[in-house]
Amino acid sequence: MTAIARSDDVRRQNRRLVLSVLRRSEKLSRTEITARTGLSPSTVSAITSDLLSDGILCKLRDGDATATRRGRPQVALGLNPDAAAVIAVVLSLNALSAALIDYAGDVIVSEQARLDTLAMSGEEIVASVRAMVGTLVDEATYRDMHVPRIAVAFQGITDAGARTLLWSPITREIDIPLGDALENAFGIPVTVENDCNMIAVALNAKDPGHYGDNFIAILLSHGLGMGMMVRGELFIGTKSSGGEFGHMNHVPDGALCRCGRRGCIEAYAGNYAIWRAARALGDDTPPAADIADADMAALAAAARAADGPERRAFDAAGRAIGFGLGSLFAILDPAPVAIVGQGALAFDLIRTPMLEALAKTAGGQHHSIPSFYTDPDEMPLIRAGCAMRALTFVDREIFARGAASPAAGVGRAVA
Amino acid sequence: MTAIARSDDVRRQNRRLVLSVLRRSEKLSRTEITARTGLSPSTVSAITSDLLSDGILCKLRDGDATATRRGRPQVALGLNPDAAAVIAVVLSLNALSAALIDYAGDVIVSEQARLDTLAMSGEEIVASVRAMVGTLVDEATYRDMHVPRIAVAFQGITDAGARTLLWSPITREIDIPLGDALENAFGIPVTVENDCNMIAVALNAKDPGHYGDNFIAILLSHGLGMGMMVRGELFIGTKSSGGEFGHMNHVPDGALCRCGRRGCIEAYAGNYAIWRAARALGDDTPPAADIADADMAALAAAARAADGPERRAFDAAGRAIGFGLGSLFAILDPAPVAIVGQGALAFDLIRTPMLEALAKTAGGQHHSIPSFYTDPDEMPLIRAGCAMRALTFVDREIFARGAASPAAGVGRAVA
DNA sequence: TCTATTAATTCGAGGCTCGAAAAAAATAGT
DNA sequence: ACTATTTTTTTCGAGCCTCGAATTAATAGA
Repeated sequence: MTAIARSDDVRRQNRRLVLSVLRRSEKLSRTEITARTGLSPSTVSAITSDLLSDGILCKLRDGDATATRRGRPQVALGLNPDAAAVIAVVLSLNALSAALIDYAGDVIVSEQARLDTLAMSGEEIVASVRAMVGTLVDEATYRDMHVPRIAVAFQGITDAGARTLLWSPITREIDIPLGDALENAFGIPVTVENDCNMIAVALNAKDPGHYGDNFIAILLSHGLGMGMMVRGELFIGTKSSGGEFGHMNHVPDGALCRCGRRGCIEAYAGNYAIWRAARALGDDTPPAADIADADMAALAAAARAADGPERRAFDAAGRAIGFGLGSLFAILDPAPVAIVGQGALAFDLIRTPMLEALAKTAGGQHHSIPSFYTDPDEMPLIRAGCAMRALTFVDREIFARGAASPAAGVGRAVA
Repeated sequence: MTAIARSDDVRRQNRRLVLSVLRRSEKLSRTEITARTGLSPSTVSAITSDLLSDGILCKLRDGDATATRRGRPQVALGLNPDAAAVIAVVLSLNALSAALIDYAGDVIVSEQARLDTLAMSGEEIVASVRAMVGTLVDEATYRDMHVPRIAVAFQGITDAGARTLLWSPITREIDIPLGDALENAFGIPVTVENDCNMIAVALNAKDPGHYGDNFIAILLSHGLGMGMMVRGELFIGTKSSGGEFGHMNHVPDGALCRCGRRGCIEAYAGNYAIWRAARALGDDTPPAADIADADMAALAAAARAADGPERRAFDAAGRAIGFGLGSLFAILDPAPVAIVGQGALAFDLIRTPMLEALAKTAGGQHHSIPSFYTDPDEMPLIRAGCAMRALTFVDREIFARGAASPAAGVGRAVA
C-alpha cells in the first residue's frame, strides 16, 4: 500500500525491528542487536536506551560464558517481564482456559474451567469468559501489571475486525460479540482469533526452520481447521479469519457435513465422518456430537489390524484431504503442511491415500511434493500462539511507538 | 515484515505516493496532490520540484475552467510522457503482440504477429518475442526514449521470480526462460506475468469502484484462468504466479482435463469441455485443440433455444464454476467476481447453475452472495494490465528513489 | 600498573516532514 | 490604472531520525 510516511515512522519501524529480534531470542547484547538488525551501533544505542528508560527492556545480569572474553563485556538486554502482561483465552468445546502472561512470554497464572458450551446461550458463554478474564485482570492489578491486550482463540469464524465470533461448532448461537463485551468490561483492546491461525503462529515462533514464511497447519479433530502463513504473513481472507479448508467442496452433493451442507472435506475427514464410515452408517447420518479419543484410537487400531470398513474410512479421509490440498495448492502453490491434533495419531493410515489423491491433482504437477509434519497435541500450540499473537501486538502497536508515555502503568522503570 | 528503515526511505515512500496519485488521475495541481496524499504543501512542493527537475513530471498548460477563479491559478502537473517508455508483450495461443508505451500510459507503436505456438520450440518462441521486442527497442532508441522495463503476459504459470514461463497451454515446451533471454538481449529488466493477473490489474486500474481491494477475475475461454486482488495486493502464491482456479478439483477422478489430470474445474467449464459434453463425446475424449468462437456461439444459441445436451453442458460448466468458487470462498471469503473472456457471452446460461452450486457450498453460508460482472473481451484488458504493471514498477522501484540520476536517458528535463 | 581489545556512547553531518510566514500570480473593485 | 483580495506555491527554521567517526568505558592479559 502507498501510505504517507513521516520522519518518526522511521524510529517506530526500527523500534519494532529491535523488539522483534529480542522477542525471537530472549537475551541479546547491543552488539548482537546491531548485527541482527543491520542498524548502526549508534542507532541501536539510542533505541535501546529509550526502551530501557521506558521500562520495556531490562538489563540481564548473567555470569555466562561472556566472562571469558577480552574487552569490555557485553551487557545482555531482554524484554522486561514487568513491562506489561497479556491475557490469552482459549475457548473450546466444553472447556475454557485462560492465562496471564508476562511481557517476556512466561505464564504467571492460568485458569481452567469445564463448561457445557453447546447447552449455553451466547450470553452465558460471554459471561463465563468475562468472569475468568476478570479473575486474571484482578490478579494483574494485584501484581501492579498493566494489561494492554487480550486475545481469545476459538474454533470457528470471526468477522473482519476480529471482534465477533460469527460462527463456531462449539455453540449453536451465532454472532457473539465477544470482543466488544470484554472490551467494555475491562477497557482493554481485544482480538478474537481462529484457533488454527494461532496454531500457525505458534509453529512459526517455535520452529521457523520447518514452519517459516510459507506453510499450512491443518487441525484434524472432530472437525477440520486450517491456519496458513503465506509470504511471512498469517493468511486471513478478504473479510473474516478465512481458511475454512474443511468446508472446501470435495464431492458435489456428497456426504452430509456438520455445517449442514454436503460434500465438504470435513464430511469425509472429520472424526465424526471417519466414525460413521467405519460403522457403515451411511453418508446421510447426522454427525455424532463428539467422539472420545479412545474410540478413535480403537478405530485406528482396527484399521491397522485388517482391511475392512475402518481402513476404508481412513482411506476416504486421506483422499478427501489429499484432493483438498491439491485444490489449495492449485491456488497457493505447495507449501509444507503440519498435521496437528488428535487425528495426527492416525496419520500413518491417512498418509498414503492422501499422497495418492494429491498426485492426481494439479497441485502436484509443476512442483515437488511438500513435506509433512505431525503433532498430535494442539492445545499447547493454541495457547502459545494466542499469547504470542497478543504479545507481538503489544510489541508492534504499543511499545513501538515511543510517544504517549507508554511507560504509564509499567512496573519499574530501569533508569 | 520488519525491515530496517532509513531516513531517506521516508522520501522514497512519499515520492511513490505522489506518483501513484498522479498515475490515477493524469493531471493534478500541487494543491490537489496535497489534498489527496495528506502531505503538507511544503513537502509536496519539495517532491514535485525534484520530480520536475528529474524530468519525471511536466507542467501541463491548459486553458481549462481554471481561469474563472480568483487567486493564483493552479498549475497542472502530469506524468511526463517522455520520462521513460515500457514494452508490454502479450503472448497467446497462435498470436504475439507487443506495444511501446510512454510513461503517461499512451501507446506509441504496437506490433502484432500470428505464430503457430503449438508447433514451435521454446527457442523459436523466445526468438519471435525477442525479434518483436527488438523492433520496439529500436523504435524507442530512434525516439531517444529510455526503456527501463518490459512485461510479458501469457496464459500459464511462472516461477517465483516472474522470470520463467514454467508451463503454458500455448506450447508443449516447459521452463522457457523468457525473462532471462530478453534481459540478456536488451539489458532491460523483465517480468513474466500470468495473463489473468494482468486482467485483474487492468480492472482495478480501470474501475476501482467495482474492482477494488478484493475481487476475483475469472477468464473463461478454451481453458480457465484466474487473477485476484486480496487486501489491495495482486494475489500471488507462495512460489509461482498462483491462482490456478481451473485446476482445482471439482470431481475426484472425473472428466479428463487438458492438463492430463482428471476432474479439474476446467474439464467441465473450459470451451473444450462444454463442446465435448454438448456433443455427447464422453468425459474421456481428449480435449480438442481449439474451438472457434462461432462454434461456441452456436452451442450457446442451441442451449438457449431448447433443453438438450447443449444446455446440460452449460449447466455442468456453471456447476463446476459454482462449486469451485465455493471452495475458493471457503478459503478467501467471498468477493466480487468478474467473468471475462469469450465465455462471458454465455454467462446467461452459466449463471443460474453456478449460483445454485455456490449456494450448496460453505462459501455462501456465512456471507452474502457476491456481485458478478462480465466482460467478453479479454485482450484489451491483458494489454492494459501488462502496461500498467510495467509502469507502476517504474513508478515504485525506479522513479521513487531519487538518487542514482534517474534522469539519465530521459527526453527533456523541464527546468 | 599498563596495554590491548572489545563494547557502548557521543557528536556532528545530512535527510526528511511540518507549520508559519513570505512570495507569486491571478481577479475584483474603485 | 491601481489597489485590495484571494488562492497557490515556495521558503525557512524547528524538530525528528540515521549514520560514521571519534570518544569513553570496561575488562583480560602481560
